[in-house]
Amino acid sequence: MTKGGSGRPRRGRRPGESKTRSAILVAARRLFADQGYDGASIRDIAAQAGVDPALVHHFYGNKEALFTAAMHLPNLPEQLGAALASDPAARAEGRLGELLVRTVVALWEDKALQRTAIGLLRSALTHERAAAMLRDFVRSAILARVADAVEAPDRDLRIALVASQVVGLLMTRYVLHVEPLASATGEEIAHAVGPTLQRYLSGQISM
Amino acid sequence: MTKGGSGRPRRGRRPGESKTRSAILVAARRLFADQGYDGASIRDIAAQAGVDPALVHHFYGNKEALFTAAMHLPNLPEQLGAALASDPAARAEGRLGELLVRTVVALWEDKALQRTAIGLLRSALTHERAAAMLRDFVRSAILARVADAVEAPDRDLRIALVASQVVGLLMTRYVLHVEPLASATGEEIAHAVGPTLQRYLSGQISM
DNA sequence: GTCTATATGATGATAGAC
DNA sequence: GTCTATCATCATATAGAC
Repeated sequence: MTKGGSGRPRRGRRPGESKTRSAILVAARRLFADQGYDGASIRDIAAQAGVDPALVHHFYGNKEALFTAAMHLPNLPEQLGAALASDPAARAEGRLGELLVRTVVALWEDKALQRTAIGLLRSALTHERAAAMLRDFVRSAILARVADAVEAPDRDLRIALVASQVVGLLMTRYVLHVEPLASATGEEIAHAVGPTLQRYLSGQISM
Repeated sequence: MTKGGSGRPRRGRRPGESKTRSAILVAARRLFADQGYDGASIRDIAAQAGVDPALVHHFYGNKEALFTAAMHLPNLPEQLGAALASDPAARAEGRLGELLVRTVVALWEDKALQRTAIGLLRSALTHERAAAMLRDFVRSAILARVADAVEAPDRDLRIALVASQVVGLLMTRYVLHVEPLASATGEEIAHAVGPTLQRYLSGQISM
């Protein structure tokens, strides 16, 4: 007689295994987004996920690893790339800047993405590892996707300028909640800051 | 015979009174700037100032009050206003945006100002009181000084857009150290982002 | 004004029972 | 997989001696 006894066969994933794991990740994303790396305690995260604090350590080892796992965005660069590639004419017609804002604002509607990005932003200012992750994210997501659209001489400066406006927009709109930017529609924002990004990408910026 | 004994008269401030007070403030500015509100401990601040931690409480009561005292910029709005008023022709000639960036970058050379602003930025993301102070600062410093230069309909949106680019610039250049923005000269930055601010102030931004 | 001593509580992490 | 119990460390804050 096999282990388990009565007639019910033991197929599929055993209960409670991956459910708590992902519950912890969701809670971690929310709390890292709300309070930043230092402010979010493992105890709070566990309580939010409805599990024991020791389980968090059991699954992820330590807080750093949990943060890395929670903030990891496996396919965001791909999503951004796909969105940008969806309108190939924009690049030639000088609408790349506007398309870029529109994409950023649209991707932001995804709650998981939003929490991850805010968590990174919030933590980057006080946690060096988070800052490194944010820099890498900006590099891979923005730089790699639009780099071939800008000319070589001041390419890095142009990308950095784009990043400065995008980061500032995310900060003021989604973190500091500066009005009326916070409650503006995506369309309004696209019209307002699109031309800025366009100029940074292909306009006159140096002296 | 008066208290104090020998010939030396007891005039002026007694030693050790305001010296440690201001030493604490300087240390607090530096540590709040480097580590944010939560990361900077009173112990660290006291150690940096070379005084006993209990003295910090004795002088300022609690951490909140110390933060408020350290981050208080009594005359920054005045400085900003004076710098903007120094070139009255700029407003009429459409160079207000460039003058604004130039002023921000120039004021930033003041180390005390720089530390205060970074401290506010770094703390604003995890500390609600710091966020409120930053919003007030942005309001009084930027809004009040250039509000009369922009037309009424979307005045608040225009100011918020200016704030978004300025905050993003400070974040990427001075906190995240994104290159080549971090090592660019003030002149380069003025040329690059000046037109952006000018357009936000007086250009076409809505649909 | 300055410091020692301490109250009080939260944190990340670990060992080990079930 | 789950939880209890606990360690070591850090924090803010206070009381009170000198």
